Amino acid sequence: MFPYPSGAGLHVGHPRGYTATDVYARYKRLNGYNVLHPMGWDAFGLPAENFAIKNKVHPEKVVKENVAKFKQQLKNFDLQYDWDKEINTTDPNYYRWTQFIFLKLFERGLAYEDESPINFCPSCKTGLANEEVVGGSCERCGSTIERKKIRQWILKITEYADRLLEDLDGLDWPEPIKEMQRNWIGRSEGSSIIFDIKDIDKSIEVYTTRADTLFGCTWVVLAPEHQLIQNLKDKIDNWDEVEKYIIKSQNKSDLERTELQKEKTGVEIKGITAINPINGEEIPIWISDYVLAHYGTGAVMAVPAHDDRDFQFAKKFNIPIKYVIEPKFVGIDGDGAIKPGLDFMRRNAICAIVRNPKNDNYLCVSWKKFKMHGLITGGIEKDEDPIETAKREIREETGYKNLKFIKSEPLAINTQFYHRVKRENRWAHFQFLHFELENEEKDEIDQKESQLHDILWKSKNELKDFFTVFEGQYIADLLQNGESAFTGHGILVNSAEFDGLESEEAKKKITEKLKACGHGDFSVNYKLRDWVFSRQRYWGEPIPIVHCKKCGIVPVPEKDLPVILPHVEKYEPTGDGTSPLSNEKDPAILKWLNTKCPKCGGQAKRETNTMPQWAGSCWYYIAYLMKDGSKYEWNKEKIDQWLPVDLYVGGAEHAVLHLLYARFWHKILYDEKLVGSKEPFQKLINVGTILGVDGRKMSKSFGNTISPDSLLKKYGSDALKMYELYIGPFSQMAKWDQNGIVGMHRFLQKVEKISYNDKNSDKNNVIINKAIKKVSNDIESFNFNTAISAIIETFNSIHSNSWSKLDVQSFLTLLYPFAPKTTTKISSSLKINIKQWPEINNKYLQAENIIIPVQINGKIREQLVVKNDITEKEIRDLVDSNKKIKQWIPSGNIKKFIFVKNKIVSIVV
RNA sequence: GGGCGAGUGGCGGAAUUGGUAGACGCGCAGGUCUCAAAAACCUGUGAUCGCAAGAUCAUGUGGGUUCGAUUCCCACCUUGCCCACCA
Repeated sequence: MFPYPSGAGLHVGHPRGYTATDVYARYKRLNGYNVLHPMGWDAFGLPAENFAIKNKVHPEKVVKENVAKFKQQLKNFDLQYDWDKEINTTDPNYYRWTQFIFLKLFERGLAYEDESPINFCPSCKTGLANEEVVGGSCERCGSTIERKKIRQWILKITEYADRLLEDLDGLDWPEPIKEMQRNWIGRSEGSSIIFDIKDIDKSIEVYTTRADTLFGCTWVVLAPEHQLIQNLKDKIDNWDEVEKYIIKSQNKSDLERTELQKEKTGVEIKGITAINPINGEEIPIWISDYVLAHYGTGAVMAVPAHDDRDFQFAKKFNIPIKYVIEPKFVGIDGDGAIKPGLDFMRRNAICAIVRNPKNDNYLCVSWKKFKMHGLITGGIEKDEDPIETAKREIREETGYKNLKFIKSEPLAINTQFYHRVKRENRWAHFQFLHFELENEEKDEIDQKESQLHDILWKSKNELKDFFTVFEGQYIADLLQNGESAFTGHGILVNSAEFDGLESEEAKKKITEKLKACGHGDFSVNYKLRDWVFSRQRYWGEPIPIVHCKKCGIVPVPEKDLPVILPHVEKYEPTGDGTSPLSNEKDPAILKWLNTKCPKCGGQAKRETNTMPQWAGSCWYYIAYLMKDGSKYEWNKEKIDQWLPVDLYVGGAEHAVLHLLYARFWHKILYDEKLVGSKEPFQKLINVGTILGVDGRKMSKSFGNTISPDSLLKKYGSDALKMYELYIGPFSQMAKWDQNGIVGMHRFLQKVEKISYNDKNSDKNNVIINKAIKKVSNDIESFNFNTAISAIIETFNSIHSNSWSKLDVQSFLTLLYPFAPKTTTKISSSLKINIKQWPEINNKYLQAENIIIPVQINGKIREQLVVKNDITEKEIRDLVDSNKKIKQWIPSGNIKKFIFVKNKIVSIVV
């Protein structure tokens, strides 16, 4: 990922990723590949502009200086870049094509103007995309985001949601990044349900993923922004109250609306009621700002028993709670009968909980026919002793007989439950009897008769549903006295003909029924929102659009590109939602602003908003392939020859910003047949951030940045680069520790003194060939830290002996990608060529003699030096005659003799 | 609250599909060189006991599976990252 050239210059965290791709590129080149390893500058956007405003230097100049500084620093690292392909997003020759791609989006109807409330940063004075808002604050400056209605250009990224989601599967990316994109796109499958409004020819459409809970819906909530409220203004009895609430919530920032998570607010709309389409029940309509206008339909059905937010709302406003889902509680009673749900429980029921103290697991039985498992339950007659009954039933079902009674827990005395078959509320007297298994001795049981096929031990966690009932008591109790709703899936109750169905099935059946009567359908929703693409700032690509009084919005013809950003003296943001480029008092702007309509030739004005920082980086990987001298040319054949990018290295923080945007643009280019690939970056590897010595992210504001300049001077680029990679696993964060570089420096100094005199030795050949294999594999898999330690290890073991010329050549080649400067210097003085990556000679990969450890009862007692591929018989003889081993086998009796070829001998006595 | 990951010496971290835990580097200790120091080089370095050979204990805690577990299973503790009223 190309850098944003900031004024502070590089700190030691930056070169880690650059070094990694440099090592990889050099390695691949030595292996005969044609590698493009380019570098460029992402230079439009807020940081440069804010710096410019603060220091009163034009951003153009700022960028020029910063780029020069960055470039010099990178050159000091001796990175092998293809500098002739260097790009800069602020170069008009470059952004001509950024604008060109925007026109393609516009032609396809994927870019549109809109004026709706968007995220606005009061400090940066510009609108922002959803992706740029982190926890209600501006990603750049941390200011609290406001909602503001501004004229905006929007890109329809949602139209590509499904493709962006599906194509993730084929990418060789870190799974967490893919998962983050999936979550961000946030596809959810559910149902839309239409609630008619009583006596009025209007309806409310809600979106839900839990159609199975529809019978538990006791009111409907609209977002304050919902259109229907305005439309039904004169039917609403308490309009004043409603209007007041709408205004109040409009003034709340997103942060305020989300921060007050616990206290729900809302107003009941009096005068109108909704009708639940599944049962015709009349229910009230509320407005509340916990419902988001921009997700789903801006309205939800409230099911307090099975949704935490609705539950809190109901508690606050005393709305009745009706439960329709019960945990899937399967009990197996003494008759061998299995019944889902809670309704099987009798007036006097017992549930036996048998704990195995050895492993803290609980006894269950499974029922083959229904693929269910459960604790043992049963009914008791009036004069029966519950403990004895339970013991008897456990024994009959499982055979276990040695049970210690621990306690009886009448947790659910007179708990109400709904009897599904009889359709009535009932009271049951439950007793949970806790036993512990004293020993695992068993009686034989008749499998056929009991009809059980398996006895299981499950952990408490696996039996969560059961323990919900035991510990939180009944669901009815849970809802009445508890803190939260039951949001899990389960079995339907109180739901007419759908009673007894499982949640998933019920969702389907209920939606199908609604569909049949025109009150609902299956529906898909996304969290992803369209991309707010315009910025009310100066330092960005002008959007190539002209506003004509006669023709309206007219795109600038391709031949007139680029629309060059005018050089102006005053570029401070206005803060009122307009761009600094609309300031007609500046003659330079005025000259640029007024133009002719490309369509009718009449007077027209240019679009004054600019593109966001992400625009230039959305296609820059293509620009490297287009660059020829100072020009760019779209040569599809050449582009397709190289794309997709084989290896892309950068930080994980771009997971939902750059990496999503670039994929979106690439797909448009694919649809335009401008590129032949569906995805821009085939393989992605994340570079772990280098933290400051204080453990925080290196940043100018923390004052913990460390400049590489003095380290380069003291230790040289090779030592510093090697240390950057040696500090830890490449994708893992690492704390900077200055002292570590010394080790690399010492090593390289030792290498510099290398000399050869001897002939080849087999011993060295074995060492070298092992190293070639290890280092090759490690570079391919980006395990640079272990590659370097293998190189050091190789050096140490040969250096204590003697080097041959071939040894030195192979060794220097292995080291070359990491330390090009040092190895080049040595190789030229020793007259050795580093031209090609050494080939592995398999002959040397297997040593003649190997060391086999001998374990006795799991402990290593002896090590035998034996020839490779020794047979079990041969080694058995060696073991039998070994005195030391004999000492550990006083009885002379070997119970078990295990031999894993070329690995280990394990003896049990 | 949801999703994903991580816990190994004084420190950063190594350990193919379960098979000699602690590679490699830093640091530390002792030594060489030096009038001295720095740098450099050599040796040692998980803990406990022992003169030693060696033994015992050790990969967050507690269990389990196995001849054998850092690795697999279960529970718990600690910690990191991402998302978060998405219905």
